[in-house]
Amino acid sequence: MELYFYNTLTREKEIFKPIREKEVRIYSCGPTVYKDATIGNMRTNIFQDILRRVLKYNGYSLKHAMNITDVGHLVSDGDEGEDKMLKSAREEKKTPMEIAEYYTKLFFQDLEYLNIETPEIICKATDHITEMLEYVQKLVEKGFAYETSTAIYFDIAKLDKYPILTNINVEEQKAGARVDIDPEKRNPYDFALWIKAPENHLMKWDSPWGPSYPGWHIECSAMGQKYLGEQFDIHTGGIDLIPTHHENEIAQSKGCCGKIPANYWLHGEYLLIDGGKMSKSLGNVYLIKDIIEKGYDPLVYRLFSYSSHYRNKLNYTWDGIEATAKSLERLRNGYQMHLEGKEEVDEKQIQELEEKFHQAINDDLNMPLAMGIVWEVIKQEKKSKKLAELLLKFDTVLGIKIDKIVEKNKENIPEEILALVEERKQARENKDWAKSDELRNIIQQKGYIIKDTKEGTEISSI
RNA sequence: GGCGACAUAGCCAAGUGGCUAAGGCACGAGUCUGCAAAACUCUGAUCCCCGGUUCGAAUCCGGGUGUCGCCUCCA
Repeated sequence: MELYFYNTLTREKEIFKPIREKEVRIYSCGPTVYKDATIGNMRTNIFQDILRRVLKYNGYSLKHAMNITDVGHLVSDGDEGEDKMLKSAREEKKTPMEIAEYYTKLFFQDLEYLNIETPEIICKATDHITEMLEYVQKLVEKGFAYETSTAIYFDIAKLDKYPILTNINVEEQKAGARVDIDPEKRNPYDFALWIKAPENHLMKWDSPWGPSYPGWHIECSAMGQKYLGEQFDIHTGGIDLIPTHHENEIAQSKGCCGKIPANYWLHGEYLLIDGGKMSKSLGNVYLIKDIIEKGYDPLVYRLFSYSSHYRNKLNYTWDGIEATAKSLERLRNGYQMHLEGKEEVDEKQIQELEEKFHQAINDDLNMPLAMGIVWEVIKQEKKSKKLAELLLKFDTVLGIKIDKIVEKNKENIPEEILALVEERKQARENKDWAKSDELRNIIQQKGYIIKDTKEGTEISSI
């Protein structure tokens, strides 16, 4: 079946054709490990994971590299301000290394919570200083870079076209309000490849230009080339990376080897919070941890992200999470019902459902549409093990652990409550409904909810 | 100022020229249950406005209105 992706490079939905027949090479811009990853960051990671899983569903093997930025990302995405790592280190009174380790660990913790597969290759910027330095030297030799008193800059005027991902005219923008900090730059859009370190800079390495450190964009170019070659299949990231980071990566790659590094560029849209942007000043920056602390399975967030297409904005609300939590419960419940089902289902029908699902995910990862098919399977009147198997197959893409059995009554219920529950049980056996209801009220006031099911009484905290 | 996205039922959202406009959540009705909860079944929209193209438009074109994002911290 044909697989389609929307390519930012061409602004069109295209049929996907990998360079190698069976193996797809992907580079994803990973986290800058200087602070907690937000649910917004995680939306992008989920999108990238869906991409992986859909490619696998289509029979491809993967070589997926993701970087960990632990140096060079300045407070501004441009060339101004302090290094993010150093700023965090100063604020938290730790070394940059400690900061990086701490937040890297948290990042992978979040990936695990969200059932996101770890890419085949994880590469840290600070482990690849040599490769980056070589890359910069090559750009200097080829005349695409020049030195100033503070840095080595990429000279965009040497390119046939810049930018290529955005429709802006650099010449016109020049006249705009942008105040340039470095008057030695030939063009305001020239960006730093390598930065000369000030006297007391914590992270610096020897180079032909003295103690210095890499710019933000060079790491992805250097590591991508090292692990995936000069040209690979797919490059992914958040939509905000388009105008600066990815544009500059392309510039570097064109300068270094005359090629755009990837054939397909896929970008995930933003997550909005209550209809607006997420920002610290509004106090609406949420982490996966926050969702868990409110008592939700983190996979609720994963499922929530399927409510909108990855190229559309998704509006995060706690109501939305609550609604999705119910959906997840029903999906898992529906799966169990099929698993226990004994009815026969037409093989042809199963094939049709599978095909519809496959078509949806192959249409530029249309997860909202795919979920519609999942529900169609769940709601089949005939309950069959074969449909359960089909759902499990779908879950290799969904990753919501549809076969997970949520155990009730697992939490520790205080003795006091258990005694009340026992007392109510007696009352119910005596058909003393008034007393039974009264006890239920008391238990609820003490913070526990009672549900009578076929298997007995369930107790859970509110 | 420049660039871009979006506008479909109470809420989220798919659909990009043609059968009855997917699906989820909520609401309502019902089945079940001592009741309640859960579960299950059923129920809802002439697609922001105006004009145009067409036998036919939510879907294409033009204009308007509105919301939002980026260019300045951010996936």
